[in-house]
Amino acid sequence: MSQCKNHQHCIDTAISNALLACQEANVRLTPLREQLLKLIWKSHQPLGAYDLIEMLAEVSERCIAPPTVYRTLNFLLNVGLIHRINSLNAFIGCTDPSTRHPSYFLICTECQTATECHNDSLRQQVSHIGTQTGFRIQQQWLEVLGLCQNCQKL
Amino acid sequence: MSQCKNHQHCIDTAISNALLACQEANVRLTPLREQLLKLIWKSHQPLGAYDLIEMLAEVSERCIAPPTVYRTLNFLLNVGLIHRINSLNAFIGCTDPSTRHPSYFLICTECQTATECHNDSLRQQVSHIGTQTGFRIQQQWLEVLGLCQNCQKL
DNA sequence: AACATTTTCGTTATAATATAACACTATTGT
DNA sequence: ACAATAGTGTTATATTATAACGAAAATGTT
Repeated sequence: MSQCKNHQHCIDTAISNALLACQEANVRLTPLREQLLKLIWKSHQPLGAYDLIEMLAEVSERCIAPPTVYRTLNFLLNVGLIHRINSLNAFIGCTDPSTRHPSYFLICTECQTATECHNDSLRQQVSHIGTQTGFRIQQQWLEVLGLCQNCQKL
Repeated sequence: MSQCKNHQHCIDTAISNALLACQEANVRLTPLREQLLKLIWKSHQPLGAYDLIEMLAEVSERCIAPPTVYRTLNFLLNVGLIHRINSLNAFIGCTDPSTRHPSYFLICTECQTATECHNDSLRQQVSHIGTQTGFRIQQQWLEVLGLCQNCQKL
């Protein structure tokens, strides 16, 4: 995101949130999981699993194979610490892991910034559709592609 | 879909819509494209590209390689005759190719039925978010996973 | 009709994404 | 100290998708 140049702050907040969430869920934030989450927040953009594998290799000198990374990503997904952006096959940090919520993103095709969208009216609207049609919602993603305000000017 | 057992009707409507749409867009509905669209409507469920390759092989005795199928799928996507369901890496026929619209689906995890959702309030809500945040929307997907009315009873 | 242009399709090879299966290690609970 | 569980490492492979290039078909022009 354009505002937060100092990603260290993002990382710190994310880890602190993660510690809480893991305690809450009674699961462990192991070194590997923490490291992956840090990398995800350091870039602060949607990252593919193989991007993360490369980044892990650079940081930790050890080569971590796909299954390990996917396992860890799935862990972070399950705890709600990250979201998956299906249209990009990519992963990004969740800005509010304290509450379970659907994954709504505005994704800029120019600068790749993905902004999470916490919008209650939208959530209610979708929920309403579920009620109307008798559909029991388990999971949902909204992915909106386009140009962010900044990139429209260029 | 549970209602339409006679998929022949779905197929006929789809092809008739497709002919119109292609005329409108001044592009060609070649035999291959038509055949693929028919297969998509015959199953009437989300299908992976490789499912379609298998189905083509059964129907036409000739083996059609991935690039050809992906090209054809991309053609159908561009004309708006099918949608892509990102969370499933799958493709499904569009129920209303006459107007360009976002791709909203309710997808049953039990029976795999994907119901396209033409909901103006939802569309407006998303559009509103775009306006509010100065985001120029180019494309959007909503994918809602859960249990359809029928499968909840089982 | 003959030709050039464009579009569509075929083909080989390969890239990118993801998982199965099994062994080993670390942690936790008793 | 031991058994049980959770987490990680490793090899191999499955699944999804595209690059690059050439052949064939359709279209437009003289």
